[in-house]
Amino acid sequence: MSEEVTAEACPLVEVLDHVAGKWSISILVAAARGPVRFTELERSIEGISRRMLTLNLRKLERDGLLTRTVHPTVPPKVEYDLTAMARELYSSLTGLMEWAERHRGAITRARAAYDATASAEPSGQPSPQPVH
Amino acid sequence: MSEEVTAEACPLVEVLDHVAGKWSISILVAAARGPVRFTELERSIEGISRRMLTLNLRKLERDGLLTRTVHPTVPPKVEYDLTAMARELYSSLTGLMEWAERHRGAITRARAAYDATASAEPSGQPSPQPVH
DNA sequence: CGGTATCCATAAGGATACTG
DNA sequence: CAGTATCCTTATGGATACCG
Repeated sequence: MSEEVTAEACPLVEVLDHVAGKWSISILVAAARGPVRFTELERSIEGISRRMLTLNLRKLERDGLLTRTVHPTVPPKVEYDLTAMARELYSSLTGLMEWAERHRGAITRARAAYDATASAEPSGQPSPQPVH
Repeated sequence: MSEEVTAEACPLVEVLDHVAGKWSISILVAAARGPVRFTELERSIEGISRRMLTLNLRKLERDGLLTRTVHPTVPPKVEYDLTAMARELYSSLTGLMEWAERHRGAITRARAAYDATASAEPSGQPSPQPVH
């Protein structure tokens, strides 16, 4: 019975592996507006480095979530777009977004409460600095 | 217009941050069967180290996704369970699981195709060893 | 323009001995 | 039983120079 737990979680773990990492989702969202060029992505995803953008684009392309079209012009023009599969994924993610929005406040409060009791227990007074 | 992309992805990135990492989902799945003890979790999640289990349990508890109940007996007995919020999350994840199952084959094929062309391009013959 | 290559810092994760 | 502490290895990510 025990191993079934792992088995049950497996497809989920799989999908999250494709989509995990700091940037994949942002890239998917950014690329969802139709064909987008490399530099557009670089600009629209705040804080991403060129290296990470490239790495994640390749990963998503490899998983069949993104198409990469090279126009052999000079200067080169490369366009990325979501595949049908990725668009489906994107709409599944909507449920998650709704969950996040519904519970965002609750999570923040839960953390505050947790940090408060955690830092209050060891000493007499609760230490003012948040754990992290 | 560009910054809106980040804003749009943000709640999603947030939720995935809570749930990201190699183990969180497996823990959530394992803990979903009602109150579960530490050692049960350790056994049912194959490959997890004690350290990682503890770290992830604390993180999930802090986010308000898991309750931790200590029975002050000897030997100690600690039980973990999902909160209502986490159960909701869990059902939202169902959509993702379905997506993963529908497209699992397609993803595998996409990868194989990608790896094939990628290793075929540089040399004349496609190298037999898969990239990774 | 659209990347690669390189170097470096930090974080995540594993193994496992020890403890109340 | 349910952890914590410690040590170590690997993976992730950032900055940026360089190239076709």
